[in-house]
Amino acid sequence: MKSLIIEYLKKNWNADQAEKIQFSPVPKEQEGDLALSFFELAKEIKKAPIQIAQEVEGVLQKNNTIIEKTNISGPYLNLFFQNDVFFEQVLESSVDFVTQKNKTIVIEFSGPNTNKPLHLGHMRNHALGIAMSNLYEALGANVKRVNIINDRGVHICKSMLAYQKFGNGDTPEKQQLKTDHFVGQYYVRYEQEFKKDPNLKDEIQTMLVAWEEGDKDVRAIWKKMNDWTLSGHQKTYERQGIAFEKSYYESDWYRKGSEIAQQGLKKDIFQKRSDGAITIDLIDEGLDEKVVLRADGTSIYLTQDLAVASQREKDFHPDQMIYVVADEQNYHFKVLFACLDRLQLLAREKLYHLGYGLVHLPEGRMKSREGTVVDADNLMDELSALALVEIQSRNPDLEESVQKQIAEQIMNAAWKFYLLSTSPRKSITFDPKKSIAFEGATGPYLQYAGVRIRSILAKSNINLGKTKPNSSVLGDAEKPLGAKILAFEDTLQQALESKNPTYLVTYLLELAQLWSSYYSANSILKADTEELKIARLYFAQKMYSILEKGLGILGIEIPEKM
RNA sequence: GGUCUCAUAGUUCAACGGAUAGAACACCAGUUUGCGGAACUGGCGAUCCAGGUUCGAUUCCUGGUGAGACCA
Repeated sequence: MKSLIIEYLKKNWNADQAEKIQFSPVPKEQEGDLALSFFELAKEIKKAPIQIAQEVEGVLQKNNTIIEKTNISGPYLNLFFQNDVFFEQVLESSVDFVTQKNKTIVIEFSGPNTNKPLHLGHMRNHALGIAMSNLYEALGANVKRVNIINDRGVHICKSMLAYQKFGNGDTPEKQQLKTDHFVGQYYVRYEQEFKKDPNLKDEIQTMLVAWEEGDKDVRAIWKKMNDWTLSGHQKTYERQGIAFEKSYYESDWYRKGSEIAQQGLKKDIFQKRSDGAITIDLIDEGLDEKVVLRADGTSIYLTQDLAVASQREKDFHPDQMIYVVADEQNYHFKVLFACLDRLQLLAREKLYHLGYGLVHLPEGRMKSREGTVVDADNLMDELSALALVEIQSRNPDLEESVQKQIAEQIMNAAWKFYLLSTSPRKSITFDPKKSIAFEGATGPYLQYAGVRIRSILAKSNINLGKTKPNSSVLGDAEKPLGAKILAFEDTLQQALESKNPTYLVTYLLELAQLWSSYYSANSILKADTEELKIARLYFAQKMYSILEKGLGILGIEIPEKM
C-alpha cells in the first residue's frame, strides 16, 4: 500500500520529496487506515508540515481508485483506502522479502565450556542466535552459524582432576546420566573438595602444565570428558533446533595468535613493552593500552580471538560477522574489533557484537560454583512435562508419541518467546512461574492462534487455489488486521537493522491479538455470504502464513494440535 | 577510582524524536447455544530527580540518585 502511494506521488507530485514522507499507523482515537507525516520533509524544504499535508492531500484526492477519502488532523494526513485495492494488497502481499541477497553472515553463538552442561544463560544466547540467524536467512542472506568451544584451561582441568581423583572409572552409562551432566558433577565436586583442601589448586596447575606438554594420560582424560560434554551439548542443541556450520575449538587456536602478534609488531600496530609483552595502544579510542601477547609468549583470549576471526574470514569471507556474547564482554569486543580493523584483517563495519544482559535469578546472579545455576535440560524437561499434562487433557486421543512431540514444540515456544520478549541490552530477572506460563503474552498463545486458524482452514473444504476471492467484500472488521499484515516487511527490516528480534516478537503478539479479537467477533465459516466466506478464508490463510513465517524466524513451530 | 549499560502501571516487559505512552500478569466485572475458552470484552493503574536542545523528549545532551557489568 505504501509503495502504491509513493509511486503515485512520485509521478504526480514530486519524485524526491515523495521518498521522504513518513508513514505511521493511525492511533486508535483517530480515523483512517494509514497516516502520513512530513516532519522530516518540512525541515528540509522549510515549509510547514500542515502546508505540505494539504498539498499532498490535493494530489492524492485525485486518485480515487486507491484513496477513498482523506482527512487532515494537525500535521498528519490520514488516508482511507478503497476497500478492494487495500485488501487486494493484503491478500497478495508476500511473506518473502529479499533484502540481504548475496550477503554472507557469520553468526557466532553459544560458546560453551566443556566442563559442564548448558544453563539458562546459554538459553538467552541461543534464543538470540537462533532468531538473528533465521532472520538474516529469511531475508535472503547466506548464514553461517558457528560455535566457539572453550575446551581448555583451568576450569576444564577442575572437572578432570575431580574425575581422576574421585571418579573411580565411573561412566555416564553406569550413572544413567546425560553425558554432559555427568561431567558437570565433577566440576561441582572439585569446588566442594577445594573448600576442604586448598592445595588442590597446585594439582590443577600441575595438570594444566601436563596438558600443555601433551601428557598422554591427561590428554586421554581430557579427550574422554570433552567428548562426553560435547555429545551432551549436541543433544541439547538438537532439541532446541540448533545446527552449527562449524565449531572452532579453543585448544586448536590458543597458540596461533602469536603469529598475528608478530605481524602486528612488524606493521608497527603493536608495540613491544620494556618487559617484553606485546601491546596495542588504544588510548585514543578510550580503551587503554592492552596486552596482546604476554612476555612469556603465552597468549590471552584476545590473541586467540584474533586468530579465530582471521580464520573465519578465510573460511567464509563474510560481509558481516556477528558475535552473540553476553555484554559483560563489551570491552573485550571493542578491543578485539579495534585490533582486527587496524591489522586490516576485518574492517570494523563488518563486525558486530550483539551483547545481551545477564539472566538473574530472583535471589541474584547465577553462580555455578554455588549450585544456583538453572540447568537448560532440566528447565526444558520441566516445561515439556507441564505442556504434556495440558495436551493429554485436551487431546486424550492422540498417540503418546505425538503428544510428547507437541509438548516439545510448546516447550520451545515458551522459553524462546519469553527470553526474546525483553530487549537484548536489558538484563532479565528469571521468574520461573512466568517463564512456564502458557497464557497471555506467551509463545504458546501465538501457537494456539495458529492452530485455530489451521483448524478453520481444514474444515472449510474449499480449495483456495481455485477460487478467486472478491477482496471488496472485506471491510472495517478486517482493516486493522490487514494493516498489520502489510507492516510485516517493515518489522523484519527493523528487527534486522537494529539486530533486535524483540521488534518481531512484539509484532507477532499484536498480530495474534488482533486476530483473536477479530476471530471471536466475526465468523469465517458461517459468514453471511459464500463470497465473504471465501474472502475471509483467504484472509485467514494470509494471516497464518505471516504467523508461521514470523514464528519460524524465532525458532518456534506451530503444532498440528494443542 | 575509571569506562559502559539500565531505570516506564503493584509486577514483568513494549514504544524509528511525533497524535491521548502499548501489552501481559495480578486485581475487579463480564462473555453459555462457539469456526478449539491455552480464548474474548470492559475496568483499575506508570515515564527516577533537576536542568538543557527541539515546533514536539520515555527517546538526544548535562548533572544527580539507584541497580548491574567491565577495567585497574
